[in-house]
Amino acid sequence: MILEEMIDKSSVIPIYYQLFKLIEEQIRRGDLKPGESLPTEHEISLRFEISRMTVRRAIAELVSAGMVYAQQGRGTFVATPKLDNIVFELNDFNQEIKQRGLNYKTTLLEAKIIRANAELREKFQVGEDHKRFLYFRTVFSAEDERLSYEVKYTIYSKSKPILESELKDPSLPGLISAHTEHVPMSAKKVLQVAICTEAEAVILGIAPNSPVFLIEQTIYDQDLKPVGWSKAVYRGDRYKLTSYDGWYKKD
Amino acid sequence: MILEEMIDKSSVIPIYYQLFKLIEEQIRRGDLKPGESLPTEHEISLRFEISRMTVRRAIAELVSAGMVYAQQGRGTFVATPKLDNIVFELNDFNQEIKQRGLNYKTTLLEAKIIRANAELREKFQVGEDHKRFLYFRTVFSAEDERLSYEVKYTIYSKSKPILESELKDPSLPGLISAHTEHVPMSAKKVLQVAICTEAEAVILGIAPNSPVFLIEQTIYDQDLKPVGWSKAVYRGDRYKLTSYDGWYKKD
DNA sequence: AAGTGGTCTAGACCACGAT
DNA sequence: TCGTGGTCTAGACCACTTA
Repeated sequence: MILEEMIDKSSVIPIYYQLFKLIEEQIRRGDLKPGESLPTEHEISLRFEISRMTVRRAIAELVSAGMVYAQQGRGTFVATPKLDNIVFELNDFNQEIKQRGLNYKTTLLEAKIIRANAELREKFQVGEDHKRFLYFRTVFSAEDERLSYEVKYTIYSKSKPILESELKDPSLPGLISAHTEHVPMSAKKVLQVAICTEAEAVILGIAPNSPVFLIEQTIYDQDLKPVGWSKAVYRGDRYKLTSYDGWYKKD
Repeated sequence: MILEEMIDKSSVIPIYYQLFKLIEEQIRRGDLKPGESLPTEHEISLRFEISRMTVRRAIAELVSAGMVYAQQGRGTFVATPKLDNIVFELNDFNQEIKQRGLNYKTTLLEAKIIRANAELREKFQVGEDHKRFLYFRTVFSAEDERLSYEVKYTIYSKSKPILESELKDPSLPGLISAHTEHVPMSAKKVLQVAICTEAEAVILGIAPNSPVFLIEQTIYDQDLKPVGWSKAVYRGDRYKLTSYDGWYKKD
């Protein structure tokens, strides 16, 4: 019999959450197999003597977890785990290092105002009248080992010319917030593999022609106007991306 | 005045969705700025003459979109876009190619039963008594250009020895489902950069020492027991990963 | 026509934060 | 103490699928 366990209505744990966990366990254990249907919402509400809205809340959690799918007029069914997605989730390439408690720092190699050129005008979608950009070069290192090198550009705002400020937030969105009036709203990143240039090899202290990650980033404001652009090189022997798919436990 | 627009209660579009879109627009336009508070749920329900539960449904959508956050006893506030996440989402490395309508195919180079060795026993966490594994080598190509090369292993089940079957689903989870009794439930993938080997360069038809993506994948069953393992090489000059962060429009 | 999930209501009580 | 969001109820009507 499906759903034999009980629910404690007087518990501080919400009923919908208890029910969610209960069904989740049945699916994980294989008592409910992919393609099989759950009891109807009405049946579940009678079975546990709870409101149908509470049942729906629990099922909504299962749906958003990708474990079941609902079809109007037909029923609710256990989904098949999708394992062919490649969703590389790394809450910041460097966050892992920070979490390990290692010593790390971002070093500012250079910061200056530069003249616009055709490439920058094209990337920032500005006309001939736009003359200047801010230019930064930074290196990120941990335990005195250089790990990545990044070149960043932002559009230049006269009103906030505080170029010599501390690099409290050396990220591209941080630089934009600190040095321009623009508000970063969205970002696009493209990751590729490459062979590092000679200059990059020297800066990072790696062998010439080493493989590296190359991440180009564009930051947009609320009107989808580009307000920042950067190109970063990450040591291929120190970085990797990990992806977990399917119904792994995350308790 | 915030939330001047109207809601059409007789529309086929759900009220909660209309309200969600309405608030979302106000945030995107900057009428509601990060850190500012939304009207209380009670106020919104009075303002539009709708139930508080319907208001909560709309706000729940905003929360899951990461645009607002709620604090019990305090209120609901507009969030600050988080742009320093790196979430490379590519629903299958090859899906893009398929969607473009190009000709593509997966070619089976080799499929055989092999003896266990120490490395395989270690990867699959099995003892000395486990003697055999299935072994596959495949190449993925589009428009007659070879794009990736993959070596796959699964544990061997006597009951399903259909080795000569068609490769309808050449993915690792697909091979496991077709040739073993195990049910793929979760997957772990690790992406790294590397320089291709000579053999890989020949197979993919690229220059020696080219940079490539290297993806190692492990598939687990419901007991988190490894049931499949693969190592794939993707041409660095043909693949890239893209990530979109923040409050970009997706209408 | 019957049964399913999708939406919505008008209340209720609670835990929590601010005052 | 008061106002906030969090949970829950017992209904209602609807759109959709299936028989």
